[in-house]
Amino acid sequence: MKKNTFADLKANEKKARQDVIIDAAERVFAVKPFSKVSIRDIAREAGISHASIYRYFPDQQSLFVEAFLRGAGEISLFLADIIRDNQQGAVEKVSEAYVTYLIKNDPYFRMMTQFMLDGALSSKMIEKLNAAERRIFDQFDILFRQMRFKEPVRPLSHAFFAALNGVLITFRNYPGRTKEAVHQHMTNIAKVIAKKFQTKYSIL
Amino acid sequence: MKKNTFADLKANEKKARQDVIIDAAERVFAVKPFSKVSIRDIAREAGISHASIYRYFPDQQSLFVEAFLRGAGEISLFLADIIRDNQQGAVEKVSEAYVTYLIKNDPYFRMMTQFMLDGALSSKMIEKLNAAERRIFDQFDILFRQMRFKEPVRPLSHAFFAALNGVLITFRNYPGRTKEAVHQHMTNIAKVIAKKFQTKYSIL
DNA sequence: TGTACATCAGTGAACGCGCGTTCACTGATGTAC
DNA sequence: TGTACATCAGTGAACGCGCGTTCACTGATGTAC
Repeated sequence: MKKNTFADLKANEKKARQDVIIDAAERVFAVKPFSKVSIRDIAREAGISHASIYRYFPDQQSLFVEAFLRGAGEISLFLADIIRDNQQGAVEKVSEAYVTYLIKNDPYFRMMTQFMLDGALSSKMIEKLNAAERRIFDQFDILFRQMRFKEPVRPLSHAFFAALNGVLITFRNYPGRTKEAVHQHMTNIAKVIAKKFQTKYSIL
Repeated sequence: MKKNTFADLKANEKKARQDVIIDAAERVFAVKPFSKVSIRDIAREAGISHASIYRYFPDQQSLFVEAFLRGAGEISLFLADIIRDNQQGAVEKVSEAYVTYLIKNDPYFRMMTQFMLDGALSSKMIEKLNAAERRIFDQFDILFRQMRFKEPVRPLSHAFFAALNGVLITFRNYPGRTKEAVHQHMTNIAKVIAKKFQTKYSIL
């Protein structure tokens, strides 16, 4: 028993140090575009030697994926909160909250997009990322079920999620606008989409 | 006069050689993820020394942007064709065509997304990319005007374009599915979105 | 209590690589007189 | 027609850099007896 407890303690400490590294990674991702972030950057930010990183993560890709997964978990918690508080099923409010959250947490959004585009991910990593994505879909499912749509809810969640991500990607580099103006435009367009998703099918 | 003509000829030849390089770039982009494509790759594919590239493009970024712009032009021509042939304003058909086109021309889609995400583009490049984007919006504007929506048409085009791009990004790495299954899923979700865009606002 | 050993976090240096870009040069073609 | 010169596409070699990863080592801590 004692042996187990000691081993547990050590494992916890290891976990804590992993978290310190991920914290550092997060700060670096906040400041640099994804493709420019290096192991050396993260090590410097964490105050350790870059060789030490390899005590905690087998390679760069694993570290990046772990860092993202932590953020992805936060996204679905955040969505769960909003959707719980919005019993009346206001798609508009959820879409605005989602867009605003991902603008504020831009590093996570950039990471998510990079992983979506990356053709070189191992299937194990892809599966992990997809599990995180499914947790987000689940939240949107709850939202749409609240609205008592007759149509199946999962495709709606897929479409809604994809559409909002599209907004966040498409209007990132709007030339000659302030950050605030871009944010404003994104929420406007997200609102257009939300309104479309608030109506049930009506055969024209 | 003669002098001018000769100069013109030379300019045309230079343009033709630039095009050969862009052709080569296109082939490389078809095979490698964006971030892995190097000047050396493109030169090899074009059958010239990598130093020669710099006779035709001032730097890597300019070459990449030019390569993309050619493809972006093709996209809006393609859209124009479809929308002209679909006088009855079938959003669904246009959305399916768009998605299918970009799956088939995946390199362009990947380039577009990379440019959207890239934080290090010069404002001159961003302006060029945005001009291309506006030409696509213009086509969607025509589509939505055909449908005689009362609401302003440009925000719809923004939202529709963004939503479809979102679909193309979000479901790229669906684990354990064949290319065909992924394509199928994308068109299904695009259809969900199209249906939403086919209905006018209806206050619930 | 003391000693020999095992474990393991942490490290600086090095490896090997590929990259964007520049440079000095070659050789072909056209121009001036 | 011949000669000196200018232009410029094309090139191989080199520069300088940053990267992911590995290696051999140090030193602290815990364990066994």
